[in-house]
Amino acid sequence: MVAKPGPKSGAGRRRSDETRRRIVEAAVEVLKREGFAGASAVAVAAEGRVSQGLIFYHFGMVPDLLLAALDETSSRRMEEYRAAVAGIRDLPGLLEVAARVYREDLASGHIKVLAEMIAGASTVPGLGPKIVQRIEPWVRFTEDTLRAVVSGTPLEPFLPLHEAAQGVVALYLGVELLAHLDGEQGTAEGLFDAGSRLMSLMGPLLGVAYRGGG
Amino acid sequence: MVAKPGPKSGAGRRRSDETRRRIVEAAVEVLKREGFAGASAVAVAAEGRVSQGLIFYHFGMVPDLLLAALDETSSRRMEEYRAAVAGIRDLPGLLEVAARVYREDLASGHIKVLAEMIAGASTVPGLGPKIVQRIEPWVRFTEDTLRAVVSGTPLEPFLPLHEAAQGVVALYLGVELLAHLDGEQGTAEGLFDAGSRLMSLMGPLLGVAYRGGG
DNA sequence: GTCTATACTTGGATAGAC
DNA sequence: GTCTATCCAAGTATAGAC
Repeated sequence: MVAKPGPKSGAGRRRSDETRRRIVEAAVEVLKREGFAGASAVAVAAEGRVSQGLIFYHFGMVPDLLLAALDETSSRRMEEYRAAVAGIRDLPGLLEVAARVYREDLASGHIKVLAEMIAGASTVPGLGPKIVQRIEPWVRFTEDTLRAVVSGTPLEPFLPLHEAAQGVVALYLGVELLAHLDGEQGTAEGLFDAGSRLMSLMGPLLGVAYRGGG
Repeated sequence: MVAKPGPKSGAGRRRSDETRRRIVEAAVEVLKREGFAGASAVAVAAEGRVSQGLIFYHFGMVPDLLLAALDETSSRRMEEYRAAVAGIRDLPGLLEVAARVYREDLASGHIKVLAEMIAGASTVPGLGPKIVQRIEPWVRFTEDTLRAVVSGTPLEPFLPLHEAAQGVVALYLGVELLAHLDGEQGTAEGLFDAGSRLMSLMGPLLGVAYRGGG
């Protein structure tokens, strides 16, 4: 927010905020559709039907706009995720929810935006750490969710939660990346299927660890 | 090879091949150092100390050069991987080797090249499927390796090998992507550590499944 | 705050000399 | 086969009018 220009109050402020919002929204759309490299000031301005100069007036430079776009989808998806896992207490249930939310992500394009930003980070000096900052909440969220799920099971004392969470996030990103390569989403579906089957097999092996595992 | 120009024999052919090799080598270097977006014809030509026009003479367009570069690292790394897992027959051993080879990958930059190409695929129409083609051998390799490791264990009839292999490859890519974001490689190390610990825990749980698990 | 116009830069790709 | 010179397109960023 440091460099954000604009009047501090009045009708101009409202107008400015609305424009800003439109630009961010347009940036999200373009990021999903055309990827990082396609998200130029020109393209975003066209998508949002605003003049190209406004982008630099409001955001200074394109990468900062794209970060704002990432923040926007991120916070929207985080809410969905929190709601989705709220009632979950066992691992098979979590996997089921994960598969469902993953499908929504594919549709909403949020992971695509994140993956594109990560990809683009290698081209813009200094962007990497800013992306890391924005991934950390997801690792924490995953860690909390895993903690809730394994607490009370024999697994609890042994599972390194933080590392497991990092692994899950990395896997999610990797799957998304691969899934978008040839446009088919069959790969991800297959992975979730396989995961579910493994879960129902390992539940018993772990000594009826999962409360919902029947 | 269809569009490859050049004389079919003689001294000119040798000269041409050498130039071609230099360009590919330079492309690999630039891909590792600057990423996909930084791998322009200009940058590669400078790195290889050849004229920029030669790149188009030999490869037609930049993406085709970059694919050749990917093929080059890929085949080099595949040999290393095959040698590394040749003697492995149990899961903990495999994980140990995986950690070691991953470190070499980080140093050699091969996964970085792959990750960059995947990232870049979203910007170049039609590139995606060509990358998929080049990932398939890695999934097959992983699948074969996993098969060798679980055969004879109680896990064998239940583990969906193909999906597991896809998951491993996706995880590898995701970890690489995240690791390169802020330059630290501590994350990956932590993951391998955690994996090893989990393995030594689960070996007994699975009924002394692993021959080397003591 | 927003728009139009424009300066400047980079990179893909080709032409023609050697 | 290789080099130099050049054209053209796309994109960032700024200036100045409204």
